[in-house]
Amino acid sequence: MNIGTAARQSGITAKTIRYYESVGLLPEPIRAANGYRHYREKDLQTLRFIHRARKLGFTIKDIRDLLGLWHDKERASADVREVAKRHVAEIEQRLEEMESVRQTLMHLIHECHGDDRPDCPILEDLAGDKE
Amino acid sequence: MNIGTAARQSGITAKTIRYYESVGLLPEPIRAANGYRHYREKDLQTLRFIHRARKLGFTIKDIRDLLGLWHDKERASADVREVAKRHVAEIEQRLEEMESVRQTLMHLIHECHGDDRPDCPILEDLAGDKE
DNA sequence: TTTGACCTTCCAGTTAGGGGAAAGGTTATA
DNA sequence: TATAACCTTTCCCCTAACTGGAAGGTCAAA
Repeated sequence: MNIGTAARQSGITAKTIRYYESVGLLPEPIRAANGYRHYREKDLQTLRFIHRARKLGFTIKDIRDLLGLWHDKERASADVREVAKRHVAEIEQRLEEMESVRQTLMHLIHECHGDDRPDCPILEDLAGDKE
Repeated sequence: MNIGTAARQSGITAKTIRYYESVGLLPEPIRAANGYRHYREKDLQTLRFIHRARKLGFTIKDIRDLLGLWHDKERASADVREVAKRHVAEIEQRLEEMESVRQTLMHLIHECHGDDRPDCPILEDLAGDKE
């Protein structure tokens, strides 16, 4: 199977597959006589694994670890759990920060009458007029 | 006031101030005889404005617009409100996506016994064994 | 044979800066 | 006066995770 087919079957673009290979997330595939990359079913499984992990927001570095744990039959589920828990903790921190920003902005937007008069509490807040 | 002082007073590093200047967010400041950038109180106000806007997650491009509206005495508050509302909408979309990912991960982590046995539903889900 | 779809490599751009080099300016102290 | 300590300048490279595009080789069908 050529890279285009592997791309369609995995949901990752050909461009991105080459990128993953370049950063060492994927092993170098065997090549056909014409130089084309050749993929097998096993490679597709890896690509799908990566695709799912990316959709869950894991970084390339995390995925490198997860792939290692996946291929290691002696792996401990505790290790995987740690990677996932760390990731969730990061997500939760970002969620909190973003929620706080959202609150501030919602408040300012609510205060801003939003017509064609020039007064705008949003700008006033950014300018720090009150300090 | 030199760049280091301006940096301390505004909360933006000297490096970043130069960066903002390079991307046209800040005008080129006047220079002292020795070539050092020279900042005045007015510049500090702009720097503080930018600092606050960045903390609220506005992009450089957004801030460019906001600075323009801030300096335009004829500006309509509706324009500022639009920028803020668009930004909030983006934040809310990212919040939803991240919350959904968090739910999925929490579920998987909960299912994973997390001891030294190798079975791990997290990896099984990523591998897509059920499909 | 010629199109069109596919593949190859390489280079550059994206965000919002950070790190660090090499050089020069300023100030305090010995 | 010399030297240290600290400031500033420009310059280029690095980050994450790709995406876009250029220039060129390959293959199957009409």
